[in-house]
Amino acid sequence: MEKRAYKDTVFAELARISGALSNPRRLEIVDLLAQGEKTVEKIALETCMSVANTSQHLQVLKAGSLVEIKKQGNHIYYRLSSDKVAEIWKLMRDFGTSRIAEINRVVKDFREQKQILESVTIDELIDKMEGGHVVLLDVRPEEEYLSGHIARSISIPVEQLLDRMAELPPDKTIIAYCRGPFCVFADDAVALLKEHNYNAVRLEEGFPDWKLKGLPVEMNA
Amino acid sequence: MEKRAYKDTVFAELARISGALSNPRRLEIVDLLAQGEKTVEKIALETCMSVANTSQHLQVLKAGSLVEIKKQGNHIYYRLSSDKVAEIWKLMRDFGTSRIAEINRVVKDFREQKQILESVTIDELIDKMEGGHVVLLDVRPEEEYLSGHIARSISIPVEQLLDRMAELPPDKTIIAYCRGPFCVFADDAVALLKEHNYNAVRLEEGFPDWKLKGLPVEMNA
DNA sequence: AATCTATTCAATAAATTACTTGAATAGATT
DNA sequence: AATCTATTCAAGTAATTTATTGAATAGATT
Repeated sequence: MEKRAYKDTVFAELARISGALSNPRRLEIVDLLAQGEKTVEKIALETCMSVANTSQHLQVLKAGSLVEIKKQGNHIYYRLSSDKVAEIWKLMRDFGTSRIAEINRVVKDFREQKQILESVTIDELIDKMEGGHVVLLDVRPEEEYLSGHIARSISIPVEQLLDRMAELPPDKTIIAYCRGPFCVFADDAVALLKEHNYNAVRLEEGFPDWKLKGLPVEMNA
Repeated sequence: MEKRAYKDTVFAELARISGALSNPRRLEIVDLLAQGEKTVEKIALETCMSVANTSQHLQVLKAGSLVEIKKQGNHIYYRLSSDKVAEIWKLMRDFGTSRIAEINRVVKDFREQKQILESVTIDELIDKMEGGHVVLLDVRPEEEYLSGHIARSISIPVEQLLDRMAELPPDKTIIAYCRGPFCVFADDAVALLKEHNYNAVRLEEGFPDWKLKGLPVEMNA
């Protein structure tokens, strides 16, 4: 094989990976699967896509080796094929957040409309946790908490928060976290908590970011 | 703005980044620009593309904020907009190398045909360098060496190597490096050196990988 | 001012991609 | 064995992407 054909082959293969990530819907799927494995139907539901369309996108991700499957009972569970995928996604996400002004603008506007004016980063949080005056609240759906969560966090999915708010200590700062910077669960939770006079702040990043940093987590399987 | 529209906007913006990387030719351009800035014509030449086509690909990369330009004299120089881009590319490249068997197969076949049966990684090299019995040889084009190279490496572009081989000490191991794992300059150099009874090995990674690791480099502007 | 040069733009054709709809399949469950 | 269910496949359409060619532009250089 000569040089040009060699390079063409190698770069074409690599483009299968980036090609798999080149679509907004598939990025959203990757972001979602970073929380843990999910069935096709669940993914379709979360991303507001038809099941057939979701399935096709998943095939593309699988062809690019970004996801793999596990058959269980009547379902097929899709999951990221390695932490490297979450890492690539995070790097791209952070690059976009720092370089594409439009992304920051949209995020800022969206949060302002919910009166969410501040957030705390993981690095800032670690300092605050020393004092012991914060509670880490996981507001993702329960199955995601069960699949893996920040060590010593407690789980109240955002849609149950109103009913279960009494479980939270009123004298501590509540740090609500969810899937990541573009997930709105924590925004909604913080807005609700504030309405009820809690001192609440959202964590800027999500569980996958915490895990990628090698910080303490509790995982199930 | 409601939740779905918000997510659609954010992920669409982010897909501009991965979309820019989703094409084999553009990946090759990124790999090339990781060596340093280059004019459109140079990029076209190196990637065997027409200038017009190269220009269009560069527009896509620019729209995704992956590259930026500098006008100088009659030329426009393109460069990566940040080290983050090289980092994303490296992560994707490593993921592909570890996950896509076809890539490894093609690389292995190509090198075998040149009798290149071994290579040394950066981590392995660092151990070897302790003894002082190795020479680091940069076989990329001179302008890339000038733009930035591994500290204490010497420059002999591969196409001059036959003429200038006397500059190399015959009693030391020559570690030849180039642009990265898919670059063939180091393979060609090692093959040539071995023919002339040098003890030569290629570095698996390239200059950008060395630089990303924070290892000592000498940069020009 | 005229010319030259590097780069971009515009128009086109061919190929690929995304989504929809409805049917097919393969594995459980009854 | 028949049925049910989750997922994939297939066909079709509209939209997007890629590469080619040749013209346009903007900035140097003469």
